Amino acid sequence: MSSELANLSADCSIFGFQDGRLKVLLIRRSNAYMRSQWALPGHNINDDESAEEAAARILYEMSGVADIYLDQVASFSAVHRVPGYRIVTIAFLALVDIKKHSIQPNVREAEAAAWFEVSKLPKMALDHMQILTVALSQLKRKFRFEPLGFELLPEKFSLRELQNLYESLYWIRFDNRNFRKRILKLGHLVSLDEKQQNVSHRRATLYRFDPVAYQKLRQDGINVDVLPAAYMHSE
Amino acid sequence: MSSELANLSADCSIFGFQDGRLKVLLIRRSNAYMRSQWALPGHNINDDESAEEAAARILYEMSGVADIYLDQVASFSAVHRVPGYRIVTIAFLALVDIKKHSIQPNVREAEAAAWFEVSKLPKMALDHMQILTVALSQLKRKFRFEPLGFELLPEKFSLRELQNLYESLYWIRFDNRNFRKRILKLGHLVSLDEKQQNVSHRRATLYRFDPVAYQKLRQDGINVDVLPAAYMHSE
DNA sequence: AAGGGTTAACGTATTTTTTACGCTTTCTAA
DNA sequence: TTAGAAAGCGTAAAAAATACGTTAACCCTT
Repeated sequence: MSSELANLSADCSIFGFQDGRLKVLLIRRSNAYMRSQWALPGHNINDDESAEEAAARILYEMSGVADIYLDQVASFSAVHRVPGYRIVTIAFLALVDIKKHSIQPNVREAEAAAWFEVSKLPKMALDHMQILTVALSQLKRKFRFEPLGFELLPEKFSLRELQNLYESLYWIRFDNRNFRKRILKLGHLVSLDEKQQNVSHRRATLYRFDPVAYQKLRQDGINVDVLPAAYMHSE
Repeated sequence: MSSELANLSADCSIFGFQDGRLKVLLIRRSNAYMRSQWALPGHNINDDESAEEAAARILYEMSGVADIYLDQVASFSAVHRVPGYRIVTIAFLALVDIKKHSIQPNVREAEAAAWFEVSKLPKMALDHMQILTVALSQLKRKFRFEPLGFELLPEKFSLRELQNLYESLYWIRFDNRNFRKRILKLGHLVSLDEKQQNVSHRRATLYRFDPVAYQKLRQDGINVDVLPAAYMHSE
Protein backbone atom coordinates (compact mmCIF):
# COMPACT_ATOMS: atom_id res chain seq x y z
CA MET A 1 0.00 0.00 0.00
CA SER A 2 1.36 3.37 -0.92
CA SER A 3 1.18 6.41 1.29
CA GLU A 4 1.59 10.08 0.59
CA LEU A 5 4.70 12.13 1.14
CA ALA A 6 3.36 14.71 3.55
CA ASN A 7 5.53 17.59 2.45
CA LEU A 8 5.71 17.14 -1.31
CA SER A 9 3.08 17.87 -3.91
CA ALA A 10 2.77 18.24 -7.66
CA ASP A 11 0.66 21.00 -9.21
CA CYS A 12 -0.31 21.15 -12.87
CA SER A 13 -0.95 24.18 -15.06
CA ILE A 14 -3.12 22.59 -17.71
CA PHE A 15 -3.43 24.77 -20.81
CA GLY A 16 -5.93 24.46 -23.62
CA PHE A 17 -7.06 26.52 -26.59
CA GLN A 18 -10.74 27.27 -27.02
CA ASP A 19 -12.72 29.98 -28.84
CA GLY A 20 -9.51 31.59 -29.96
CA ARG A 21 -8.23 32.03 -26.41
CA LEU A 22 -5.56 30.37 -24.36
CA LYS A 23 -7.16 28.87 -21.27
CA VAL A 24 -6.07 27.16 -18.10
CA LEU A 25 -7.95 24.58 -16.09
CA LEU A 26 -8.59 25.45 -12.44
CA ILE A 27 -10.44 23.55 -9.77
CA ARG A 28 -12.17 24.65 -6.63
CA ARG A 29 -10.72 22.68 -3.78
CA SER A 30 -12.56 21.44 -0.75
CA ASN A 31 -9.62 20.59 1.46
CA ALA A 32 -8.45 22.36 4.55
CA TYR A 33 -6.18 25.20 3.56
CA MET A 34 -7.84 26.32 0.36
CA ARG A 35 -11.53 25.81 0.84
CA SER A 36 -13.61 27.38 -1.87
CA GLN A 37 -10.73 29.07 -3.63
CA TRP A 38 -9.73 28.34 -7.21
CA ALA A 39 -6.48 26.45 -7.47
CA LEU A 40 -4.26 24.50 -9.81
CA PRO A 41 -5.05 20.79 -9.93
CA GLY A 42 -2.53 19.11 -7.67
CA HIS A 43 -1.99 16.49 -5.08
CA ASN A 44 0.59 15.07 -2.73
CA ILE A 45 3.16 12.78 -4.27
CA ASN A 46 2.95 9.14 -3.26
CA ASP A 47 5.96 7.36 -1.87
CA ASP A 48 5.96 4.93 -4.77
CA GLU A 49 5.85 7.45 -7.61
CA SER A 50 8.06 10.19 -9.00
CA ALA A 51 6.83 13.76 -9.35
CA GLU A 52 6.29 13.16 -13.07
CA GLU A 53 4.19 10.09 -12.32
CA ALA A 54 2.19 12.06 -9.77
CA ALA A 55 1.54 14.81 -12.31
CA ALA A 56 0.48 12.26 -14.93
CA ARG A 57 -1.84 10.69 -12.38
CA ILE A 58 -3.42 14.05 -11.61
CA LEU A 59 -3.93 14.64 -15.33
CA TYR A 60 -5.43 11.20 -15.75
CA GLU A 61 -7.83 11.79 -12.89
CA MET A 62 -8.90 15.10 -14.42
CA SER A 63 -9.23 14.03 -18.02
CA GLY A 64 -9.21 10.26 -18.20
CA VAL A 65 -6.42 10.52 -20.75
CA ALA A 66 -2.88 9.34 -20.31
CA ASP A 67 -0.76 10.54 -23.22
CA ILE A 68 -0.67 14.24 -22.49
CA TYR A 69 2.20 16.65 -23.03
CA LEU A 70 3.78 17.19 -19.63
CA ASP A 71 6.83 19.19 -18.71
CA GLN A 72 8.38 20.17 -15.41
CA VAL A 73 8.32 23.90 -14.73
CA ALA A 74 10.03 24.48 -11.40
CA SER A 75 9.66 23.73 -7.73
CA PHE A 76 8.31 26.19 -5.20
CA SER A 77 9.59 25.92 -1.70
CA ALA A 78 9.11 29.21 0.15
CA VAL A 79 8.91 28.35 3.83
CA HIS A 80 5.47 29.82 4.46
CA ARG A 81 3.82 29.19 1.12
CA VAL A 82 1.20 26.97 2.80
CA PRO A 83 0.09 28.53 6.10
CA GLY A 84 0.75 26.17 8.97
CA TYR A 85 2.47 23.52 6.89
CA ARG A 86 5.81 23.05 5.17
CA ILE A 87 4.96 21.77 1.71
CA VAL A 88 7.20 21.98 -1.32
CA THR A 89 5.47 21.67 -4.65
CA ILE A 90 6.82 20.72 -8.04
CA ALA A 91 4.99 22.55 -10.79
CA PHE A 92 4.19 21.02 -14.16
CA LEU A 93 2.87 22.36 -17.40
CA ALA A 94 0.45 20.31 -19.48
CA LEU A 95 -1.00 20.97 -22.91
CA VAL A 96 -4.29 19.40 -23.95
CA ASP A 97 -6.70 19.50 -26.86
CA ILE A 98 -9.82 20.65 -25.02
CA LYS A 99 -12.19 19.09 -27.52
CA LYS A 100 -10.53 15.71 -27.29
CA HIS A 101 -9.95 15.51 -23.57
CA SER A 102 -13.15 16.10 -21.69
CA ILE A 103 -12.87 17.27 -18.15
CA GLN A 104 -14.44 15.41 -15.27
CA PRO A 105 -14.96 17.85 -12.45
CA ASN A 106 -16.16 15.61 -9.64
CA VAL A 107 -12.93 13.87 -8.88
CA ARG A 108 -11.76 13.39 -5.33
CA GLU A 109 -11.49 16.62 -3.49
CA ALA A 110 -12.37 18.92 -6.35
CA GLU A 111 -15.74 20.60 -6.02
CA ALA A 112 -15.69 22.10 -9.47
CA ALA A 113 -13.45 22.56 -12.49
CA ALA A 114 -13.50 25.27 -15.13
CA TRP A 115 -11.44 26.71 -17.95
CA PHE A 116 -10.32 30.30 -17.43
CA GLU A 117 -8.83 32.65 -19.95
CA VAL A 118 -5.28 33.32 -18.88
CA SER A 119 -6.01 37.03 -19.10
CA LYS A 120 -9.04 36.75 -16.80
CA LEU A 121 -7.95 34.73 -13.84
CA PRO A 122 -9.81 34.64 -10.54
CA LYS A 123 -8.18 35.06 -7.18
CA MET A 124 -6.30 31.87 -6.49
CA ALA A 125 -5.29 29.85 -3.44
CA LEU A 126 -1.82 30.02 -1.87
CA ASP A 127 0.93 30.95 -4.31
CA HIS A 128 -0.84 29.40 -7.26
CA MET A 129 -1.04 32.67 -9.13
CA GLN A 130 2.74 32.94 -8.95
CA ILE A 131 3.15 29.34 -10.06
CA LEU A 132 0.82 29.86 -12.97
CA THR A 133 2.66 33.01 -13.99
CA VAL A 134 5.94 31.12 -14.12
CA ALA A 135 4.32 28.27 -16.04
CA LEU A 136 2.83 30.69 -18.55
CA SER A 137 6.08 32.47 -19.19
CA GLN A 138 7.81 29.13 -19.64
CA LEU A 139 5.07 28.18 -22.10
CA LYS A 140 5.66 31.37 -24.05
CA ARG A 141 9.39 30.78 -24.11
CA LYS A 142 9.01 27.21 -25.32
CA PHE A 143 6.52 28.06 -28.02
CA ARG A 144 9.01 30.33 -29.70
CA PHE A 145 11.49 27.58 -30.39
CA GLU A 146 9.41 24.43 -30.39
CA PRO A 147 6.39 23.74 -32.59
CA LEU A 148 4.06 22.98 -29.70
CA GLY A 149 0.84 24.05 -31.41
CA PHE A 150 0.40 20.37 -32.13
CA GLU A 151 -0.47 19.71 -28.50
CA LEU A 152 -3.22 22.29 -28.21
CA LEU A 153 -4.98 22.04 -31.56
CA PRO A 154 -7.26 19.34 -32.93
CA GLU A 155 -5.73 16.90 -35.36
CA LYS A 156 -6.84 18.89 -38.38
CA PHE A 157 -6.62 22.65 -38.35
CA SER A 158 -6.22 25.63 -40.62
CA LEU A 159 -3.20 27.88 -40.71
CA ARG A 160 -5.41 30.66 -39.41
CA GLU A 161 -6.23 28.64 -36.30
CA LEU A 162 -2.54 28.11 -35.68
CA GLN A 163 -1.92 31.81 -36.17
CA ASN A 164 -4.74 32.63 -33.77
CA LEU A 165 -3.08 30.40 -31.21
CA TYR A 166 0.21 32.28 -31.47
CA GLU A 167 -1.54 35.62 -31.52
CA SER A 168 -3.52 34.91 -28.38
CA LEU A 169 -0.46 33.53 -26.61
CA TYR A 170 1.74 36.52 -27.38
CA TRP A 171 -0.99 39.11 -27.56
CA ILE A 172 0.24 40.46 -30.88
CA ARG A 173 -0.92 40.42 -34.52
CA PHE A 174 1.11 38.84 -37.29
CA ASP A 175 1.00 39.55 -40.98
CA ASN A 176 -0.80 36.44 -42.15
CA ARG A 177 1.16 36.11 -45.39
CA ASN A 178 4.48 36.13 -43.57
CA PHE A 179 3.22 33.90 -40.78
CA ARG A 180 2.25 31.34 -43.38
CA LYS A 181 5.69 31.38 -44.95
CA ARG A 182 7.45 31.30 -41.61
CA ILE A 183 5.53 28.27 -40.40
CA LEU A 184 5.44 26.28 -43.62
CA LYS A 185 9.18 26.70 -44.02
CA LEU A 186 9.67 24.63 -40.86
CA GLY A 187 8.40 21.67 -42.84
CA HIS A 188 6.44 19.97 -40.10
CA LEU A 189 2.99 20.69 -41.50
CA VAL A 190 1.27 18.51 -44.07
CA SER A 191 -1.56 19.97 -46.10
CA LEU A 192 -4.59 17.74 -46.42
CA ASP A 193 -7.02 17.41 -49.32
CA GLU A 194 -9.68 18.69 -46.99
CA LYS A 195 -11.14 22.15 -46.52
CA GLN A 196 -12.92 24.02 -43.79
CA GLN A 197 -16.74 23.77 -43.88
CA ASN A 198 -19.46 26.30 -43.20
CA VAL A 199 -17.45 29.46 -43.10
CA SER A 200 -18.70 32.66 -44.65
CA HIS A 201 -15.59 33.15 -46.76
CA ARG A 202 -13.15 31.16 -48.80
CA ARG A 203 -12.53 27.80 -47.13
CA ALA A 204 -9.07 27.24 -45.79
CA THR A 205 -7.05 24.11 -46.45
CA LEU A 206 -6.68 21.93 -43.38
CA TYR A 207 -3.28 20.78 -42.17
CA ARG A 208 -1.96 18.20 -39.80
CA PHE A 209 1.42 17.87 -38.12
CA ASP A 210 3.97 15.46 -39.53
CA PRO A 211 5.05 13.54 -36.44
CA VAL A 212 8.47 12.64 -37.82
CA ALA A 213 9.40 16.18 -38.85
CA TYR A 214 7.87 17.43 -35.61
CA GLN A 215 10.08 15.23 -33.46
CA LYS A 216 13.12 16.15 -35.49
CA LEU A 217 12.39 19.84 -35.01
CA ARG A 218 12.01 19.34 -31.28
CA GLN A 219 15.30 17.51 -31.10
CA ASP A 220 17.36 19.86 -33.21
CA GLY A 221 15.70 22.94 -31.86
CA ILE A 222 14.13 25.44 -34.21
CA ASN A 223 16.78 27.64 -35.68
CA VAL A 224 14.29 30.31 -36.46
CA ASP A 225 12.23 32.12 -33.90
CA VAL A 226 8.58 31.70 -34.74
CA LEU A 227 7.98 35.26 -33.66
CA PRO A 228 8.85 38.22 -35.87
CA ALA A 229 11.60 40.47 -34.60
CA ALA A 230 9.04 43.20 -33.95
CA TYR A 231 7.84 41.17 -30.99
CA MET A 232 11.02 41.88 -29.07
CA HIS A 233 10.78 44.67 -26.56
CA SER A 234 7.02 44.41 -26.57
CA GLU A 235 6.53 41.75 -23.94
CA MET B 1 16.67 25.77 16.20
CA SER B 2 16.18 24.57 12.69
CA SER B 3 16.10 20.94 11.60
CA GLU B 4 16.52 19.26 8.25
CA LEU B 5 13.77 18.03 5.98
CA ALA B 6 14.64 14.36 5.75
CA ASN B 7 13.44 13.77 2.22
CA LEU B 8 14.41 16.97 0.43
CA SER B 9 17.83 18.10 -0.70
CA ALA B 10 19.40 20.72 -2.96
CA ASP B 11 22.31 19.85 -5.28
CA CYS B 12 24.42 22.41 -7.09
CA SER B 13 26.20 22.11 -10.42
CA ILE B 14 28.86 24.78 -9.97
CA PHE B 15 30.47 25.77 -13.24
CA GLY B 16 33.67 27.70 -13.76
CA PHE B 17 36.01 28.52 -16.63
CA GLN B 18 39.71 27.81 -16.30
CA ASP B 19 42.55 27.24 -18.75
CA GLY B 20 40.18 27.60 -21.64
CA ARG B 21 37.90 24.83 -20.41
CA LEU B 22 34.49 24.69 -18.85
CA LYS B 23 34.74 22.99 -15.48
CA VAL B 24 32.44 21.78 -12.77
CA LEU B 25 33.14 21.51 -9.06
CA LEU B 26 32.67 18.09 -7.51
CA ILE B 27 33.26 16.89 -3.99
CA ARG B 28 34.03 13.52 -2.54
CA ARG B 29 31.44 12.79 0.08
CA SER B 30 31.98 10.96 3.30
CA ASN B 31 28.40 10.23 4.25
CA ALA B 32 26.57 6.93 4.20
CA TYR B 33 25.20 6.37 0.73
CA MET B 34 27.95 7.84 -1.39
CA ARG B 35 31.17 7.17 0.47
CA SER B 36 34.24 7.93 -1.57
CA GLN B 37 32.38 8.72 -4.76
CA TRP B 38 32.50 12.09 -6.49
CA ALA B 39 29.26 14.00 -6.22
CA LEU B 40 27.63 17.36 -6.73
CA PRO B 41 27.83 19.61 -3.67
CA GLY B 42 24.49 19.33 -1.96
CA HIS B 43 22.71 19.04 1.33
CA ASN B 44 19.34 18.54 2.88
CA ILE B 45 17.08 21.56 2.97
CA ASN B 46 16.37 22.99 6.41
CA ASP B 47 12.82 23.51 7.57
CA ASP B 48 13.36 27.25 7.83
CA GLU B 49 14.78 27.86 4.36
CA SER B 50 13.62 27.59 0.78
CA ALA B 51 15.45 25.43 -1.75
CA GLU B 52 17.07 28.59 -3.16
CA GLU B 53 18.29 29.57 0.28
CA ALA B 54 19.64 26.07 0.82
CA ALA B 55 21.51 26.21 -2.49
CA ALA B 56 22.96 29.62 -1.62
CA ARG B 57 24.04 28.26 1.74
CA ILE B 58 25.79 25.32 0.09
CA LEU B 59 27.58 27.73 -2.24
CA TYR B 60 28.56 29.94 0.63
CA GLU B 61 29.97 26.99 2.53
CA MET B 62 31.98 25.93 -0.48
CA SER B 63 33.30 29.33 -1.55
CA GLY B 64 32.72 31.81 1.23
CA VAL B 65 31.02 34.04 -1.29
CA ALA B 66 27.39 35.03 -1.26
CA ASP B 67 26.55 36.85 -4.49
CA ILE B 68 26.81 34.02 -6.97
CA TYR B 69 24.68 33.42 -10.03
CA LEU B 70 22.19 30.74 -9.08
CA ASP B 71 19.36 29.29 -11.07
CA GLN B 72 16.98 26.41 -10.52
CA VAL B 73 17.39 23.58 -13.01
CA ALA B 74 14.83 20.92 -12.16
CA SER B 75 13.87 18.49 -9.46
CA PHE B 76 14.70 14.81 -9.53
CA SER B 77 12.33 12.46 -7.79
CA ALA B 78 12.69 8.95 -9.15
CA VAL B 79 11.57 6.62 -6.37
CA HIS B 80 14.80 4.66 -6.04
CA ARG B 81 17.32 7.36 -6.89
CA VAL B 82 18.86 7.01 -3.41
CA PRO B 83 19.08 3.35 -2.43
CA GLY B 84 17.15 2.70 0.73
CA TYR B 85 15.79 6.22 1.07
CA ARG B 86 13.17 8.36 -0.59
CA ILE B 87 14.89 11.68 -1.23
CA VAL B 88 13.81 14.24 -3.78
CA THR B 89 16.45 16.70 -4.83
CA ILE B 90 16.14 20.13 -6.37
CA ALA B 91 19.03 20.81 -8.73
CA PHE B 92 20.62 24.23 -9.14
CA LEU B 93 23.11 25.68 -11.55
CA ALA B 94 25.73 28.14 -10.32
CA LEU B 95 28.30 30.14 -12.26
CA VAL B 96 31.46 31.36 -10.58
CA ASP B 97 34.66 33.13 -11.50
CA ILE B 98 37.15 30.51 -10.36
CA LYS B 99 39.96 33.01 -9.81
CA LYS B 100 37.79 35.20 -7.63
CA HIS B 101 36.00 32.58 -5.57
CA SER B 102 38.47 30.23 -4.00
CA ILE B 103 37.21 26.84 -3.02
CA GLN B 104 37.46 25.53 0.51
CA PRO B 105 37.41 21.76 0.36
CA ASN B 106 37.28 20.84 4.03
CA VAL B 107 33.75 21.81 4.74
CA ARG B 108 31.44 19.56 6.67
CA GLU B 109 31.09 16.18 5.14
CA ALA B 110 33.21 16.80 2.10
CA GLU B 111 36.50 14.99 2.05
CA ALA B 112 37.81 16.70 -1.04
CA ALA B 113 36.77 19.11 -3.75
CA ALA B 114 38.12 19.46 -7.27
CA TRP B 115 37.32 21.06 -10.60
CA PHE B 116 36.66 18.64 -13.45
CA GLU B 117 36.47 19.36 -17.12
CA VAL B 118 32.91 18.71 -18.20
CA SER B 119 34.26 16.45 -20.93
CA LYS B 120 36.30 14.37 -18.49
CA LEU B 121 34.01 13.53 -15.63
CA PRO B 122 34.66 10.76 -13.12
CA LYS B 123 32.11 8.16 -12.13
CA MET B 124 29.64 9.93 -9.90
CA ALA B 125 27.37 8.98 -7.00
CA LEU B 126 23.68 8.22 -7.36
CA ASP B 127 22.03 9.97 -10.32
CA HIS B 128 24.41 12.91 -10.18
CA MET B 129 25.69 12.31 -13.69
CA GLN B 130 22.16 12.62 -15.00
CA ILE B 131 21.56 15.77 -12.95
CA LEU B 132 24.78 17.30 -14.22
CA THR B 133 23.88 16.44 -17.81
CA VAL B 134 20.56 18.24 -17.47
CA ALA B 135 22.25 21.22 -15.81
CA LEU B 136 24.82 21.40 -18.58
CA SER B 137 22.25 21.34 -21.34
CA GLN B 138 20.29 24.04 -19.56
CA LEU B 139 23.48 26.07 -19.32
CA LYS B 140 24.04 25.68 -23.05
CA ARG B 141 20.50 26.71 -23.80
CA LYS B 142 20.70 29.79 -21.59
CA PHE B 143 24.04 30.94 -22.96
CA ARG B 144 22.58 31.22 -26.43
CA PHE B 145 20.07 33.87 -25.46
CA GLU B 146 21.54 35.49 -22.38
CA PRO B 147 24.96 37.09 -22.13
CA LEU B 148 26.09 34.95 -19.21
CA GLY B 149 29.82 35.05 -19.94
CA PHE B 150 29.89 37.82 -17.35
CA GLU B 151 29.42 35.31 -14.55
CA LEU B 152 32.29 33.02 -15.50
CA LEU B 153 34.99 35.45 -16.62
CA PRO B 154 37.16 37.79 -14.57
CA GLU B 155 36.13 41.42 -14.52
CA LYS B 156 38.46 42.31 -17.38
CA PHE B 157 38.80 39.96 -20.31
CA SER B 158 39.61 39.94 -23.99
CA LEU B 159 37.17 39.13 -26.74
CA ARG B 160 39.23 36.04 -27.47
CA GLU B 161 38.69 34.78 -23.92
CA LEU B 162 34.97 35.26 -24.34
CA GLN B 163 35.11 33.44 -27.66
CA ASN B 164 37.10 30.61 -26.06
CA LEU B 165 34.37 30.30 -23.47
CA TYR B 166 31.67 29.91 -26.10
CA GLU B 167 33.83 27.57 -28.14
CA SER B 168 34.55 25.26 -25.22
CA LEU B 169 30.91 25.28 -24.17
CA TYR B 170 29.56 24.37 -27.59
CA TRP B 171 32.56 22.45 -28.83
CA ILE B 172 32.69 24.37 -32.08
CA ARG B 173 34.94 27.00 -33.69
CA PHE B 174 33.71 30.45 -34.64
CA ASP B 175 35.15 32.84 -37.20
CA ASN B 176 36.74 35.38 -34.89
CA ARG B 177 35.86 38.38 -37.03
CA ASN B 178 32.19 37.49 -37.11
CA PHE B 179 32.12 36.54 -33.44
CA ARG B 180 33.50 39.97 -32.60
CA LYS B 181 30.81 41.74 -34.59
CA ARG B 182 28.05 39.53 -33.26
CA ILE B 183 29.00 40.13 -29.65
CA LEU B 184 29.81 43.83 -29.87
CA LYS B 185 26.52 44.51 -31.60
CA LEU B 186 24.72 43.46 -28.43
CA GLY B 187 26.12 46.59 -26.83
CA HIS B 188 26.78 45.22 -23.37
CA LEU B 189 30.58 45.26 -23.61
CA VAL B 190 32.71 48.28 -22.79
CA SER B 191 36.23 48.46 -24.16
CA LEU B 192 38.84 49.56 -21.64
CA ASP B 193 42.01 51.56 -22.22
CA GLU B 194 43.91 48.53 -21.07
CA LYS B 195 45.63 45.76 -22.98
CA GLN B 196 46.66 42.19 -22.33
CA GLN B 197 50.18 41.72 -21.00
CA ASN B 198 52.83 39.09 -21.68
CA VAL B 199 51.39 37.44 -24.72
CA SER B 200 53.54 36.42 -27.63
CA HIS B 201 51.47 38.28 -30.17
CA ARG B 202 49.60 41.51 -30.57
CA ARG B 203 47.98 42.44 -27.26
CA ALA B 204 44.20 42.38 -27.18
CA THR B 205 42.09 45.19 -25.77
CA LEU B 206 40.40 44.27 -22.51
CA TYR B 207 36.66 44.65 -22.05
CA ARG B 208 34.24 44.65 -19.18
CA PHE B 209 30.49 44.14 -19.06
CA ASP B 210 28.21 47.16 -18.82
CA PRO B 211 25.89 46.17 -15.97
CA VAL B 212 23.03 48.37 -17.14
CA ALA B 213 23.05 47.11 -20.73
CA TYR B 214 23.60 43.61 -19.41
CA GLN B 215 20.51 43.70 -17.22
CA LYS B 216 18.48 45.18 -20.03
CA LEU B 217 19.56 42.41 -22.37
CA ARG B 218 18.63 39.79 -19.82
CA GLN B 219 15.22 41.34 -19.32
CA ASP B 220 14.33 41.84 -22.96
CA GLY B 221 15.94 38.62 -24.07
CA ILE B 222 18.51 38.60 -26.78
CA ASN B 223 16.84 38.79 -30.13
CA VAL B 224 19.83 37.33 -31.85
CA ASP B 225 21.22 33.93 -31.14
CA VAL B 226 24.84 34.22 -30.13
CA LEU B 227 25.58 31.08 -32.06
CA PRO B 228 25.95 31.09 -35.83
CA ALA B 229 23.32 29.19 -37.79
CA ALA B 230 25.90 26.57 -38.71
CA TYR B 231 25.77 25.36 -35.11
CA MET B 232 22.30 23.96 -35.63
CA HIS B 233 22.12 20.25 -36.34
CA SER B 234 25.59 19.80 -34.94
CA GLU B 235 24.75 19.34 -31.29
C1' DA C 1 -28.24 36.50 -60.28
C1' DA C 2 -25.28 40.22 -58.95
C1' DG C 3 -22.47 42.51 -55.82
C1' DG C 4 -20.34 43.37 -51.16
C1' DG C 5 -17.76 41.54 -47.38
C1' DT C 6 -14.30 38.50 -45.77
C1' DT C 7 -10.46 35.53 -45.48
C1' DA C 8 -7.31 32.35 -48.18
C1' DA C 9 -3.45 32.03 -50.78
C1' DC C 10 0.21 33.30 -54.10
C1' DG C 11 3.86 36.32 -55.36
C1' DT C 12 7.63 39.93 -55.36
C1' DA C 13 10.49 43.93 -54.46
C1' DT C 14 13.04 45.93 -50.72
C1' DT C 15 15.49 45.96 -46.59
C1' DT C 16 18.16 43.85 -43.15
C1' DT C 17 21.12 40.36 -41.40
C1' DT C 18 24.44 36.84 -41.84
C1' DT C 19 28.35 34.85 -43.77
C1' DA C 20 32.80 34.28 -45.99
C1' DC C 21 36.98 36.00 -46.30
C1' DG C 22 40.88 39.61 -47.57
C1' DC C 23 44.15 42.40 -45.46
C1' DT C 24 46.84 45.29 -42.21
C1' DT C 25 48.59 45.83 -37.44
C1' DT C 26 51.24 44.68 -33.45
C1' DC C 27 53.37 41.78 -30.51
C1' DT C 28 57.22 37.87 -29.16
C1' DA C 29 60.78 34.89 -30.08
C1' DA C 30 64.35 33.19 -32.83
C1' DT D 1 65.32 41.22 -39.19
C1' DT D 2 62.16 38.05 -39.92
C1' DA D 3 58.72 34.41 -39.03
C1' DG D 4 54.72 33.27 -36.54
C1' DA D 5 50.45 34.43 -34.40
C1' DA D 6 46.60 36.64 -33.08
C1' DA D 7 44.15 41.34 -33.08
C1' DG D 8 41.28 44.05 -35.45
C1' DC D 9 39.17 46.62 -39.63
C1' DG D 10 36.51 46.22 -43.68
C1' DT D 11 33.54 44.57 -47.69
C1' DA D 12 31.13 41.82 -51.17
C1' DA D 13 27.94 38.18 -51.65
C1' DA D 14 24.36 35.32 -49.93
C1' DA D 15 20.43 34.57 -47.24
C1' DA D 16 16.58 35.87 -44.49
C1' DA D 17 13.05 38.88 -42.99
C1' DT D 18 9.69 42.27 -44.06
C1' DA D 19 6.16 45.04 -46.35
C1' DC D 20 2.67 44.78 -49.18
C1' DG D 21 0.07 44.07 -54.01
C1' DT D 22 -3.22 40.99 -56.04
C1' DT D 23 -6.38 37.30 -57.15
C1' DA D 24 -9.43 33.44 -55.55
C1' DA D 25 -13.29 31.45 -53.28
C1' DC D 26 -16.85 31.40 -50.24
C1' DC D 27 -21.30 33.35 -47.76
C1' DC D 28 -24.84 36.58 -47.40
C1' DT D 29 -27.88 40.13 -48.84
C1' DT D 30 -30.70 42.25 -52.06
